[in-house]
Amino acid sequence: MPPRLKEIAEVLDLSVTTVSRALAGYPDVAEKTRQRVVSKAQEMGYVPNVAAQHLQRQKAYAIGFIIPTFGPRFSDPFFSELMAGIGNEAGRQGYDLLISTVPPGPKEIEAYRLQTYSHRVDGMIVVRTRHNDPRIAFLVKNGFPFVAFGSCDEDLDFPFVDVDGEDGTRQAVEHLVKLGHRRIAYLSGPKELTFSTHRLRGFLNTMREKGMPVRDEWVLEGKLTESSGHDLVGKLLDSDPRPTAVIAANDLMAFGAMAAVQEQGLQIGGDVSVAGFDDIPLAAYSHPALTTVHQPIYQIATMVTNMLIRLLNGEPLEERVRWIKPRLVVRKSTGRPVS
Amino acid sequence: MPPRLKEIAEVLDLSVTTVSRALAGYPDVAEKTRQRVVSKAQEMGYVPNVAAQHLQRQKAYAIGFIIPTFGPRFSDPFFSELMAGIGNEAGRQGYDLLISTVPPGPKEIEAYRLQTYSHRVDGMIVVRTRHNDPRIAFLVKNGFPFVAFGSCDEDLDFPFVDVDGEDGTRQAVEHLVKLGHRRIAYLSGPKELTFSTHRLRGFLNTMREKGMPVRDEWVLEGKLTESSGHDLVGKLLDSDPRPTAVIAANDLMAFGAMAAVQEQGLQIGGDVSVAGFDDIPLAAYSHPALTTVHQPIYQIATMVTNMLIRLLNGEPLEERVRWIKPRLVVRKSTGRPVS
DNA sequence: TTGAAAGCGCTAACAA
DNA sequence: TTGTTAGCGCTTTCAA
Repeated sequence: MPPRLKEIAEVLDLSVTTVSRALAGYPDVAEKTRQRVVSKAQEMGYVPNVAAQHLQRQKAYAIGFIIPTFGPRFSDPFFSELMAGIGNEAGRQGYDLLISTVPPGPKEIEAYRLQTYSHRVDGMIVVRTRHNDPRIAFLVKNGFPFVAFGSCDEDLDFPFVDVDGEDGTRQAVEHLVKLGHRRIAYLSGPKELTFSTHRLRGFLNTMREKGMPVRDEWVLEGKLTESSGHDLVGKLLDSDPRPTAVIAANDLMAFGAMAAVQEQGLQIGGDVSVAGFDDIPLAAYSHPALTTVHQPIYQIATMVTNMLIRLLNGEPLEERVRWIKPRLVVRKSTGRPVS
Repeated sequence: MPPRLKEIAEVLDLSVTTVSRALAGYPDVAEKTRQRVVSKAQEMGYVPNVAAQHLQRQKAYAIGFIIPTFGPRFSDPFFSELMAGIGNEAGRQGYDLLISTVPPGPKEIEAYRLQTYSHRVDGMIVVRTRHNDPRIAFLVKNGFPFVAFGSCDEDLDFPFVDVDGEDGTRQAVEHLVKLGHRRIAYLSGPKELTFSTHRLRGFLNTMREKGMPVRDEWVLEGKLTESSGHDLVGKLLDSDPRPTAVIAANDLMAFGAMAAVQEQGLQIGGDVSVAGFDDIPLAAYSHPALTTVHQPIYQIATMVTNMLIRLLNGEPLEERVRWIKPRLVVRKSTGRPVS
């Protein structure tokens, strides 16, 4: 297999120290020696043993990302895009990405403890922040470097990037109200997620400001999956009068909602308008194409990763907290109410 | 931060060796000592430094997974499910999962070389195998442990799990033929992917056997994305007579195809039937719900990971090669041809 | 400009 | 049953 420093040193009749320093580009190595070393290392296909480097430097050059999965049939385009962003940016900057999949619950903090205490990773990325988030409490308490995608309503000081979900949902409500809707239902995500609260607040506040009635039975809590959107809306349609529009807290639930509406032979955008949140690529290709609030997931992932790496490199953060303004993308799933 | 072995040893007035052995459960430690050590370690929150373990044991307890991404807007439910399966199974067995995202091309092998030669991971998982796959050639040549999701037509001996794509596509064709379709188009994936060839072969062979005409202009190569399915089918619909059915090599392209059909005011399942391959969760919630060939991605991911870990543990593999039979799931996107 | 030596935290052969 | 010692492969003082 690949050579170790020792072998390169032997071949060149140098000490391991010199080879190491030459490769690291230290200035106290004769230029000629440096060249000999570098080219020989290249020739022999040298790749450093990271475990040894890691042990010596006390730094793993790796970041951890624990995905809060739920069922086994976990399939959310949101996460694949997030991961691509994190992975690409981390890789570009020479960091590895360590992924674990652990459902929220008691084993979650244990996973964080293992990743951090074992020195497996130098920093972590936390997504889908929750109220009184135990992960954030843990990391803050231990002074472990991390950056979150998602804010926290509690008074904790930590770096994060978040999308203004209240504003995004406000745009959706205003759009529907302008189209003439008055009976608007809302499909929230799990209440414990911070973004669910924000988006819900955007809905409630805007409805109130516009003088729209909010019926409690029309504000439902789902699981952010297609099936939960589907089932919730299936029931919703039985009410009389039924809502003329449904806003879902994410696109997956919006798709489920559309399916439920269509199953009843109703027209999306006519009988019932549907709007989502995320703007995953599929939103442009559903039938009808989904009106939804766009958030730049890939860029956010890149940004979060970048902030974390700056932190790890001991560089200062220009902004510890960044709020992204989302924007509504109007497509075909919303229109004037028929009735 | 967390204690090291040395500190535990000092506190208990034992040697580091004894503490290490007690924690590892070696039998040559007095039961009483073992208990003292274990409970003190627990109490002090001991977590081993993996870099040190790794260096000593010459084993990383990590597996590598390099995702062949394409654009930045990478968002494929197929991969998130795959990753969940790999991640969960690896985690269950005490292995870390190291993810990189590298597009196919010259930098890809370099990424493999770094992961393997640096001893970052003990084994790798390869997905979306290609013809003359350089990744497989590299790993085989170096004798590096890996398991692939996807076979290889070349004569290379390596462990893999694959889905019988020829059979899956055959089922789709037979289903359409039975419904009365004769003018069937096919949207292939990139030709360099092994599974594309298999699925295409299933299409061509079955069409021939059934005595169906195959028009070359109706066999198109796409990129496995919604947009490519959309654009390809957009053009296809101009031909006269136009196809009454389209089979896509994956669900994402099938969604794009449906969107293109619907944009022209045509009826899916009536004017044009559409079938996919994968059966991602969204397939059940598209409008209309997508007829598609189901492959158990999560289980396959689990299986592949399991095989790899057996390999890494030096255990024998019952079967080095496993072929999974897919099955067609008939939903609403296919029906009798109208014209 | 180079090399010898120590040490990162752990495991394992060997001795006591 | 426990401790001493060496060493995994690398980086980094310190001395030459």
